[in-house]
Amino acid sequence: MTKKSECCNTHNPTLGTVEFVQEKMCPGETLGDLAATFKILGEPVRIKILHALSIRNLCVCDLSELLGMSHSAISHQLRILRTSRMVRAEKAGRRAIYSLNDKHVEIIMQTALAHMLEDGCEIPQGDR
Amino acid sequence: MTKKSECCNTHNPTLGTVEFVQEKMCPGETLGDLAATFKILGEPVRIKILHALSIRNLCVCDLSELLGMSHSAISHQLRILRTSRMVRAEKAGRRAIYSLNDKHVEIIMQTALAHMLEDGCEIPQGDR
DNA sequence: TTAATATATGAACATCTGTTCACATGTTAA
DNA sequence: TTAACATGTGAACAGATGTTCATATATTAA
Repeated sequence: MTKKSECCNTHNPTLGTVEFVQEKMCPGETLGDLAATFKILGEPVRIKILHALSIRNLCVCDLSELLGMSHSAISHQLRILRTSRMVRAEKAGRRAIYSLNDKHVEIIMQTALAHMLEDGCEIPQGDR
Repeated sequence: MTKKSECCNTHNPTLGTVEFVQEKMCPGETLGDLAATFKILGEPVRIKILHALSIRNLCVCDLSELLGMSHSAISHQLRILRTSRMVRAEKAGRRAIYSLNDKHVEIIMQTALAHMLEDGCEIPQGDR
C-alpha cells in the first residue's frame, strides 16, 4: 500500500525509500549543530576575521582598521565568534587580543577553500 | 607616526600590523565566495537535504516526506542548491530525481563533522 | 479529454540578522 | 582626578531569508 503521509496531501513518495534513508541518516541534532557551525562561517565579515586571526593575533582596533568597519560592528561579530568558541580574547592593558580558539575552524576553512578552487572558478584547464 | 585611519575616529591600530596581515590575506573576493558556500550550508534543511542525497538520490516528494516539510519549501531550497551547483536534477517521468553534483560538498561536510565531534561534545575522553 | 500527480515559482508575510547609534565600563596618560 | 583610549553591549532599524499560499506547467492514468 502506498503510504499516506501527513505532510504530503497528494504525493506518493517512492516506496520504502524514505525508511531506507532515514535509518542511515545522522541524528537531526548532529546535522543541526553542523548547520549552526556553517551558519557562523557563512558571513563574509566573520570569515575575514577568522582568516586574519589565522595569520596573526589581533585586537579589535586592528580588525576594525583591516576590514574597514566600525569597532562596534567588529565587536558584535567577535562576540558571536566567542560564544561559539571559535575565538578567544585575552586582555592586554586596555586592549583585547583575539586569537583562534582551536585549529578546527582553520582546517575546515582550508578544506573548503581547496575544494572550491579545485574546479569551476579560475582554473579552466584540468584532467577531467 | 601613528596612522590615522578613516574608519577609526579615536583608535590607534597596532603599528604595522594591519599592513603585515593585509599582505598575507587571501583576496576579499575569495573569502566572500567561501562565506557564500558556508552560508548555503548554514541552513539545517539544506544540510539535511545534502546529507540525505549523499545516501541515495531522491525526488522532491521523498525529501518532503523525509524531512516533514511541504513540497514547496523543499523545492525552494532545492532551487538554491541547484543554483549554487551543489545538486542537480534529472527528470524521470513526472519526477525530478535529485543528486549531489560533486563530491566536494560531501567532503567538506564530513571534514566539519569530524572536527566538530572530535572534542567538546559527546566524547569526554581524549589524549590531550 | 479529463483528472490526478509531481514539481516549480512569484508574491506576501513573518522572522532572523547585521549594522548603527548611544552609552557604559575599564584602562592609561597627563 | 581628568581626559583620552579601547572595548562591550542594548536598542532600534533596515535588509536578508525561509515558509506558506496560490498558481502554473508538465506528465501519467482513466
